[in-house]
Amino acid sequence: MSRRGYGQFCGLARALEVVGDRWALLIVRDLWGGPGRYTDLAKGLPGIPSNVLSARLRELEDIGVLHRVAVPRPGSGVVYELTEDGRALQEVLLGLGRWGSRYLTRPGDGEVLTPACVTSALQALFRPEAAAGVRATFELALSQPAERILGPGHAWLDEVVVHARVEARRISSTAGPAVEPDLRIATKAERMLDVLAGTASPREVRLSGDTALLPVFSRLFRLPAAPG
Amino acid sequence: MSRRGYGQFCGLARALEVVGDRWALLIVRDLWGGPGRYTDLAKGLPGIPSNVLSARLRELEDIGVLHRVAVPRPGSGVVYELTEDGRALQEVLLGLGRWGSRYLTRPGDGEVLTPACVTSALQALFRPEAAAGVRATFELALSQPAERILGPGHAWLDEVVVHARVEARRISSTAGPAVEPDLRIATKAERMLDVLAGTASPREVRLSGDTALLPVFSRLFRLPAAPG
DNA sequence: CCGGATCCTCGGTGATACTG
DNA sequence: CAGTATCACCGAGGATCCGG
Repeated sequence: MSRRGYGQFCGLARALEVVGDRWALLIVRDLWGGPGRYTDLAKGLPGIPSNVLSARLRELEDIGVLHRVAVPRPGSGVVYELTEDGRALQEVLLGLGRWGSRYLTRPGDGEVLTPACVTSALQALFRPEAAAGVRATFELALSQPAERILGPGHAWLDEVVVHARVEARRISSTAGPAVEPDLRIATKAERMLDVLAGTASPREVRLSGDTALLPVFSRLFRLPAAPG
Repeated sequence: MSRRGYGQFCGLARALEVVGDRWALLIVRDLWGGPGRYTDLAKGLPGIPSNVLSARLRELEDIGVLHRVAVPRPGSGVVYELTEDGRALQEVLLGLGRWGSRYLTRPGDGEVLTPACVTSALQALFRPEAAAGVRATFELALSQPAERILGPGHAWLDEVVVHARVEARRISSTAGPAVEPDLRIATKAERMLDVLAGTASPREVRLSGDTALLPVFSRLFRLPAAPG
C-alpha cells in the first residue's frame, strides 16, 4: 500500500503494493460488470472520500489495471474500464470474496448491499457441479431498510435488483432486472444468505414465476462454514 | 483495513476488513511452512515495525486466522500457527501472488528475497499439466548481494536456500536445503525468474547433480505475460 | 449534474528505543 | 525472545467548493 513498498522481490508483495491500497480492490470489483463512470463508482462505494476515489483511479490507471475511455455521448463523457490485467484479477477476488463470506452473518450496523456485492457473491459462491441441467434466469430483489443510513449525503439504493443466468454449468450475473426471469425472488437484504443457503422462511420471501425453481436456485450455491 | 470497515455487506469487503491490513497477508504467507515464532516472522518480513507485527498478530488471532501455541521446550516458547480458516487463504494468496508476479522483473532497490517469497512463487507458478512423469527433488540457492541493504539493523539472508519436491503432478516447497536433491541450482537472486522461465544463461547458473533436469525444472513453471 | 480539487482532522503506520 | 512505549508523519476520512 501507499508509496511505500514491502522491500521484497515477491509476487504477492508486489500485488499488495499495486492493488493493496484501501478501496482499490472494491473498485476493481465494481468494474466487473463493464465500464463505469466516476459517479457510478462513488455510488457503489458508499463512504469513499472523493479524493481517495480520484487517487485510486489514477493509481490503478498508471499501473494498468484500468484505463479511462472517453465516451462520445451523452454526458460529459469519461468511463473507467478494466484492462486485461485488471480482469485477470477476477478469479482471485472471487476466491477472496468466497473466503470472506464465512464472516458474513447479517448486515451489520451501517452496512448496505450494493449491486456489485450481490453479483460478486452469486459468482463466488456458485457451484458448477450443482448446476448440471439447470437452465434458467433468476431475478433477485433485495430491499434495505431506510434506517440503515451511513450519514448525511450518502445515498444508497433502497432496493438492489440483480439477475443471474445459469446455463451450461456456468453463471453470469448482472446488475438490474432481467427481461423475462423464470423466477423472481424478493426479500429483505438481511435474508439474502438464507435464500442462498436454502434456509429462508417461505413467509419472508415473495416469489414470482416458476416457484418450484427456488430450491433449485438455493442448491446452486455453497456458503463456507462459519469460522471457529 | 483498520478498524474502519467498508460499510458493505459483502464477502470481499469483509475479507479486506479482516486481512486487508498492511502486512497481514504476508504474515499469513510466512506461516504456510508451519508454525513460526515472533522472531522468525520479523526476519521474514524485513522492515516491519515490531509494534505493527505485534498488532497484526493479535488482530489475526482475534479473528481466528492464526492462533498462538505455547511450545514446551526450548526457548521462551510461543509460536504462531495458522488455523484452518487461515490455511483456507492459501489458494487465494497463491492466485494473488501469481497475478502480481507479472509486475516482477528483477529485484528493485532495497528488495530482498526471503525463503517464503521463493517457496510461494514456486507453488504459485507451478503448472501441474507440465509435471506429468516428473518425480524429482530440486534445491534452489539464491545469493543476494551484500550491498542490498534495507537500513541499519535490518538483517537478511545473504543466501536463500529452498527445496521443492515434484511428484504426481504436485509440488511441495519448503525452506532450507534438501536432504538429497536430484538437482541443485545455484545462482544470483536476480536470476531467479530467468531460471523459472528457462532463459537463464548457463554461465550464470551453477548446477550440481543431474544437470539434464534443468530444462525439466524450468518447464514446470509458467510466468504470466508482462503487463501492457 | 458530472468529475473531480482543496482543506483540515484524525488515526494507522513507520521507526526507534526500551523492558520483562 | 517477545514484545511495549513513544513520537513524527502521512494517508484516509469527511466536508466543502469549483469548472465544464
